[in-house]
Amino acid sequence: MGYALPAVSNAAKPQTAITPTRADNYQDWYQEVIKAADLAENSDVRGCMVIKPWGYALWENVQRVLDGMFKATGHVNAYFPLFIPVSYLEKEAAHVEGFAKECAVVTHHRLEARDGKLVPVGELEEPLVVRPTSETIIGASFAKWVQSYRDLPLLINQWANVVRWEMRTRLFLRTAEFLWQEGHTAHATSEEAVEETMKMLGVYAEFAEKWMAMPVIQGEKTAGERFPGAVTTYCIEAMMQDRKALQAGTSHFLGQNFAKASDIKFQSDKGQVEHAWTTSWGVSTRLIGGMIMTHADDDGMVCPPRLAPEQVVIIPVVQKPEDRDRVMAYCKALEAELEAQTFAGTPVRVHVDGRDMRGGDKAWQWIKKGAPIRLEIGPRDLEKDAAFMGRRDKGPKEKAGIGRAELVSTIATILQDIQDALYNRALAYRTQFTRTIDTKEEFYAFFADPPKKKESDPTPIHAGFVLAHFNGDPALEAKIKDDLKVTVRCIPIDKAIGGEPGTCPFTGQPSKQRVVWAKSY
RNA sequence: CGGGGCGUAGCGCAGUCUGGUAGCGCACUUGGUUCGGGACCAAGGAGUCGCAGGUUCAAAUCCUGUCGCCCCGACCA
Repeated sequence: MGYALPAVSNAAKPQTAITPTRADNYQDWYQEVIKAADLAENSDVRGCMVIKPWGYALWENVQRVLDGMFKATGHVNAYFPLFIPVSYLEKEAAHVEGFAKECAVVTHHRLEARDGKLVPVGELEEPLVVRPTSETIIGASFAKWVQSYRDLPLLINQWANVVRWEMRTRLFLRTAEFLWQEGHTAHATSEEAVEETMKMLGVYAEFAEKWMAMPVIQGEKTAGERFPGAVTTYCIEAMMQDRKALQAGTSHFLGQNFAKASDIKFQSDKGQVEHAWTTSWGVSTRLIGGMIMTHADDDGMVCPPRLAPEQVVIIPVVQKPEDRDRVMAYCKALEAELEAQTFAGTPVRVHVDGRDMRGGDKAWQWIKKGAPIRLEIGPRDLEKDAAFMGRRDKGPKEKAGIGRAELVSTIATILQDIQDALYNRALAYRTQFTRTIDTKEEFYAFFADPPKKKESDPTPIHAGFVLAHFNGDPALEAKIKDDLKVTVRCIPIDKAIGGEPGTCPFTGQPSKQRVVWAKSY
């Protein structure tokens, strides 16, 4: 990796592994972190990304932990088709409206060579849509599976890829194809379905905070932001380092809308035939984008220890060839000792980087990849039975010696300490840029962008979150979106955030509680 | 799809206005010197200048078209 300085260099500025920095150009910084950390790259297919091993390993850890949480709450996995008959999608009016514009459609089933080119032939009688989400195709199965109240609740999850033909894409945050999980459940009563919706929202919030070290606000979406076809949509919202909000997960109470569309009916214990009540909920590879924008810094990625593909990287420092074998042997032995330790329910993930390269280069590669702990071990450490440790939550030069015995016995504590430090830093950041505002003037002033000199200048860092009262009028929300590109991210569930009833600063009308306003991804 | 920016060696870029036959930094290879660490010296390999046409004795450079990427907007997990 090169460290060529930009054309306009600033001598006072410390050298960083990533250029531009977050402050210089946030969007470019984001792309550069992904590249420098080897997380993903753009593919030749427009809008689609290649997730590289380091990025995919993060996703695998997300999957493993979430899957465990889903199982623990009584869900089971299944798999449904990638292709959805167009007629299925047509069944729910709002759903059609929401997704029709971004569907990839399969119309043919064969290719023929003509003039050296392959052309599609064999037109399908009914076109198939590549799933943008699976409510309708899963609903068709549910309709067959459910006859009696004894068949309920039905608690299903699937891990899958989906396609949404987006106009504009960004690695991890919005790609034409992405990986996700979608939970789909059916219940006998509205209450039970609502309870499920909230339970899974809670699972997402817990995962985000405990595992990703990403503080989130749980809340309900306004009508304008609701999932197409849902009765209510709940979400977790996180603040990124450009202070924009990222919707990191959603949980929908679908009422009987999809049950009616897909004919999911059951006979109740009183002998009545009723439509079931359904929910759906999902998180996607967007979470990786959230992790990057929450924790990464001007030296690259910072992986939260609990999800890091490698939690400890051991870098043997060998100056003389004759030292090589014993240093490597020591590193291997330490690796085995550390791997015998447990952190967050799994053996500590340790990697010995024995590549024949300069130690400094190796160290910087792992800094850019965001490995939580680096251990640099040379002949002198062997004599002291110790290692030189660098923590990714601290500066690259802040390294300190630590005895082997202490290191091994406290490794889990250290990893958790880094995990906590990342969470606390992110929470402090969110707190610092969250304001409670009670007048329209202050609200508009807060969100006003400084003027750009040129069209091509980078977008300035945004203002942050505002907690303000709101009368709930969709037209008012639309007006504010128009004026400032600011929307209601959610109506927070937590009373400590939502506060007491008050007055809407835009209309003077009564407001039940404060809502979270921000610019968003 | 509209506005702006940009495609030149693996990466980052200069050269384009004012056509003259391609360069810099990092990375890579080799040799040497260093050695608790994003080293130094020397030599070297690597580019049909996004693609396709056109103008010209001559095109990275001018003209036309086209593809792709990034930013801003509309739309969205």
